[in-house]
Amino acid sequence: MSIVNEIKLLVLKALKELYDYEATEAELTINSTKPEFDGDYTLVLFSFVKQLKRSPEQLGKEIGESLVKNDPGFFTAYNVIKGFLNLTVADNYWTLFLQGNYNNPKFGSRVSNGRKVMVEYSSPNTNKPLHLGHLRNIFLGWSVAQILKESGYETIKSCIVNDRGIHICKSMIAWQRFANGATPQSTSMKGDHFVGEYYVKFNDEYKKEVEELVTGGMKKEEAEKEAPIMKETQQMLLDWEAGKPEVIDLWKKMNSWVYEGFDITYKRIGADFQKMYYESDTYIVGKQFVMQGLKDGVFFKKEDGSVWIDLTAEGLDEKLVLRKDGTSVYITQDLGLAQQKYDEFKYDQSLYVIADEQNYHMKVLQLSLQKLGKPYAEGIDHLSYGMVELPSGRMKSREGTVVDADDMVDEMVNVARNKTEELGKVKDFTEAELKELYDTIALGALKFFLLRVDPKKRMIFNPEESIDFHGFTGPFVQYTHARIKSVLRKAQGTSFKLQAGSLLKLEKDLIIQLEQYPTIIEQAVTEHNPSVIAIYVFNLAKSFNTFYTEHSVMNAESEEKKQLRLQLSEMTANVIASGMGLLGIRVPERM
RNA sequence: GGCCCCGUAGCUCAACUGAAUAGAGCAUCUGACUACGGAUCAGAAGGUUUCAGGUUUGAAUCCUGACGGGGUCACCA
Repeated sequence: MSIVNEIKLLVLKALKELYDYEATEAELTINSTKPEFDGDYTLVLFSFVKQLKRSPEQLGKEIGESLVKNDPGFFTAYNVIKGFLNLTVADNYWTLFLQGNYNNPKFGSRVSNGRKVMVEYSSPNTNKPLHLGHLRNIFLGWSVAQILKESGYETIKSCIVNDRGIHICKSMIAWQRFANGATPQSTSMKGDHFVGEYYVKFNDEYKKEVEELVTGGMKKEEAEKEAPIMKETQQMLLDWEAGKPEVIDLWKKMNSWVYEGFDITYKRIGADFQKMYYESDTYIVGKQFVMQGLKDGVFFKKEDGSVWIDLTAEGLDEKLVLRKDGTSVYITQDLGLAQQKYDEFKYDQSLYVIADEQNYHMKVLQLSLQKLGKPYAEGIDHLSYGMVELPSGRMKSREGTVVDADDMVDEMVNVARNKTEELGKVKDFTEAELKELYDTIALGALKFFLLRVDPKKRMIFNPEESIDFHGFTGPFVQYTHARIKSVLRKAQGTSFKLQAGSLLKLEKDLIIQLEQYPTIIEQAVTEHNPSVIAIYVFNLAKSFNTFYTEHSVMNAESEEKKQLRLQLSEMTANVIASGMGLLGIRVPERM
């Protein structure tokens, strides 16, 4: 149990004894005491003033008095300022806490709770490489899954690959027209980048053809439909649906190139999945699903043959779920996929990591499933995150302003290498060790940068200013870890058994922060929000650095202090490593 | 236009979900390596929380309105 909860229970007891007042935990507000006041934790008194008909000062005095008297081993002092009761917790409590947890690398993690949650993330299209927006999605999804896992959930990471549709045919057509049989191998390009180039070529050609038609006197909207390359593409989509062998072969070939490319990127950035779904499969399941819904009378058919769901009663519109020609739309496959996921995994909760531009779509999906009476609809939860934008606005692939994921990682690795060489602290590392270190630092910087912001908010990335290694960053936290490890290496062989009597302010501040780690993880779980962990870990590292410059560990004033500070150092290193681990970030022993 | 989200230091972000004098990082300025790792630390400066009302002992936070930005309302995915 966290200390805040312990304090709450003691306060409840005191309220009962003093005033015969039965309060609930929710009524109590316990905050960390502001640094300018004495105390560790603060009870806000205003909410009781009315019920108990006493002034805040009087309440504070009576409750404070009672708490210190009843539990002198727990609270050692109190003071009341305005409506705030500041409580000081015994040093002994904190040192015991430290003693009991300092060498537990699993501090903060929980045992299984028997609940199963699916996390769907990444979900790329197979016509172009991953970009910075995908990285936010991937890091978020992976991290949230990891946080849930460490908190006792069974997690299944899944990915839906958008491998069919008109956009895929576009790069296929462009390849047929312009490639002359070129392959990733023949051009020594990464497969996803190779295919992405043909997607760009398609758009260039399409634009050219539309312009030509417009110059020839055609209206723009008409030209957009009539451009020969677009007509060809639409025909290809029909051929694909009909299963025409040449088209299917080309489709398989080009997708396999893309997958090879994705695999390299996923591996490099540490993304993994237990289950892959492909839209080319799920769209069929989706159609069957819709037919069933039609039979059950939840969906209805219009005269032209298209199938709809009526969500007007729920405050939304009528929504198309199947085209008049019987082909599926976006929502069709998502309906089928939800069913498929549940059939296979019987999840309690199904989390979709998808950008907030699809909020409406996800609402429709959940409502539709509820209307169909699917019990698993309640477990569906949209982890809606804001888009990554450039200072100039949204990234536009057509305008070539997307920040490519692989380029981004490469660039960060370069910065990491330059900085490391400049500092020259790891000259004895082997090539392999150096390479690993650069990856650790580069990905640490990138992941931290994308995860430190509240997922719900959109964020701005300025490519001109490369990601910093100072201040509120991954490398700052990694550096703190490496520095602690350096001290601990010097202390190897000493036992950390002794207890220290009293605590200095900076020592106590650190322990208090360490004690909060499990509470922070809980918050991250309920909010599906890794940023609270990033912020916490940064603050912890900062507190350690402050402590470290002020007080010597190895040359402490006494043997007791040395032992205490070694424990403090070890636990800080453990919690940093653990917290960063929840973000998918490794921490080096040296850097 | 309907619905949804957002507006906090020059910039990028916090604020424990309504509490004390709104906090960090970057950038700017000043200091600290003969002390366990300077990718560090200490300090300065920087704010009418877009604006106007309201609720409350207390509002960046809740309500109403205005202004500004974004998203979405496709037989695209």
